[in-house]
Amino acid sequence: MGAAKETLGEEQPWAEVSPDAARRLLIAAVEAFAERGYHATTTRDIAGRAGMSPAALYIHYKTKEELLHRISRLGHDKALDILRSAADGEGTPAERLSDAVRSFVRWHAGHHMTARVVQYELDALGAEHRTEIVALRRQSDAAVREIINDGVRAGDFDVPDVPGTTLAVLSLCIDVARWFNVAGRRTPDEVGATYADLVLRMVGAAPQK
Amino acid sequence: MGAAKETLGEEQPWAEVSPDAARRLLIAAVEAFAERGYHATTTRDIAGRAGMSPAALYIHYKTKEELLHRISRLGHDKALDILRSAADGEGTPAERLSDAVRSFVRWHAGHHMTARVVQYELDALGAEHRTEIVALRRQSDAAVREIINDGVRAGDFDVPDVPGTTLAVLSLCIDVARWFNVAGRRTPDEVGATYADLVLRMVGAAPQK
DNA sequence: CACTTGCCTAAGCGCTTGCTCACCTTCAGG
DNA sequence: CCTGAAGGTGAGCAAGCGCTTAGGCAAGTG
Repeated sequence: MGAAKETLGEEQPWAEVSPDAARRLLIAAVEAFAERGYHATTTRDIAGRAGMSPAALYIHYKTKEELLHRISRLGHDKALDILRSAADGEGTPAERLSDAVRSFVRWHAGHHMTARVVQYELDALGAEHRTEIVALRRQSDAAVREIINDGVRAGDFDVPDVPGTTLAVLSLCIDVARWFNVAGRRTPDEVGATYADLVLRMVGAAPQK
Repeated sequence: MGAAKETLGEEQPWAEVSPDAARRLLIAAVEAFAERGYHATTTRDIAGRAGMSPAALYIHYKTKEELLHRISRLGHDKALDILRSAADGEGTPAERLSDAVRSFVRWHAGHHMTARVVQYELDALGAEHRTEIVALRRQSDAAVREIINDGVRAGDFDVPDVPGTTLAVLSLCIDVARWFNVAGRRTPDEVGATYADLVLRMVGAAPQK
C-alpha cells in the first residue's frame, strides 16, 4: 500500500511546496485522499504516511481542509496552465484542440491520484475556497471553448452546440482520473492519443494525418 | 434543502422498496449521499430527513453501508437494464448505440442524485458488496462493446480501438451524473440527444437523419 | 555561555460518530 | 380483553475524530 510513488517522468513533483516536511505531508495527503476520499481520511492517517505524529500536521497546515485546498489549488493551476498554453499555441484549431486534449489527458492519467482529488473532492472544500476553485474551472472551460469556437469560425469544425460540446470534451478528459489504473494496459501517452482522436471526431474535424 | 424530490415523469421511484418507512429512509439516504458523499453523511442526518429518530434506521437496515449497497445495487440493475435492452433491440448498430446512449444519459441526468451515488461512491462499499457491483459494471461494459463490435463488423463504424472507445463512451455518459444540474439550461432529453450524436461521431458512423 | 527559533512528540480534550438497548405505542387475531 | 408482532423512541455507550497544549531537542546567534 502506497508502495509506488507518483513520480512520473524526471522532474520532482510538488517541488513548489516547502519545507520538505510540508511537502511530505502534502504527498501523503494526496495518496490518502485519492484512495479513500477526503472525509474517510483521518489526520492520523496522513501524518502516519508521512512518518510523523498527528500533531506535526498542524505545524505546517492550519486545518485538514487547508491541505485539501493547497492540493486543489496547485492541481487546478497546473491543469489550467496545460489548457491555456494549448489554446494560445500555434497551429490550426484542430492541432491546438488535439494538443490540449492529449496533454490534459496525459496529466490526468499520469497524475491520476492528484487529479482524482482535484476533480472529485471539490465539495469537501469550504465555501470560500470552493468559489475560488470554481473560478479556475470556468477559465479551463473558456480555454477549450475558445479553441472550438476558432475551429467553427474557420470552418474546420462542425459543432451544432458549442457549450455542450465543450462540456462533453472536458467531462470526457476529467473522468480519466476516475478510471485510470497504473496496473492497466494503457500508458498515459496512449490514452492521450486515443482521446485526442476521439475529440477531433466529436467536433467533426477532418481526420488528421 | 431537500425541497424538490427526484420524481421525474409519472411513475413512483423506488416502488420496489417496502415497507414505506424503509423507502423513505432510502430516498433520504440517496439525497444525503448525493449532496455530501457517503462518508460525510451521518445516520442522524438520514433519519432526520426521513422524519425519524436515529434508531429507526436500524430497524430497516443493519448498517449504514447496507443502505448504500441497496441503493447501489438497485441503481446498477436499472442502468444495466437500460443498456441491455438497447443492445438486444432491433435496428442497425448505429440506431442501437444511439438508443443506448440516449436512454443511459437521460437516466443519469434525470436521476442524477441516484446516479451520483451509484457511480461515485463505489469505494465506500465493503469488499464483498464492491465485487458484486463491479461484476454488474463489467456487464454494462460488455453490452456497449457488443453494439460497437456489431457496428465494426457490419462496416458501419470506424473504430481503431474497440475496448478503448467503449470505455470512453461509458465514461462520457457516466460523468453526466457529476455535472448535471436541475437548475441548468439543459433537460435530460436534450443532453441525451446531444450525447447520442457525439457518440455516433466518435465511432465514425454516418450522420443520422 | 544563555537565548531564541524551528520542528517535532506525547498526551489528551471536547465532541461526534455508528450503533444498541430498554421501553413505548398501535393494531390484528383469538 | 389479552397477546404478540411490527415499528417506533430517548438515552447513551465505546470508539474515533479534528485539533490543542506543554514541553523536548538541535541548530544558529549574541
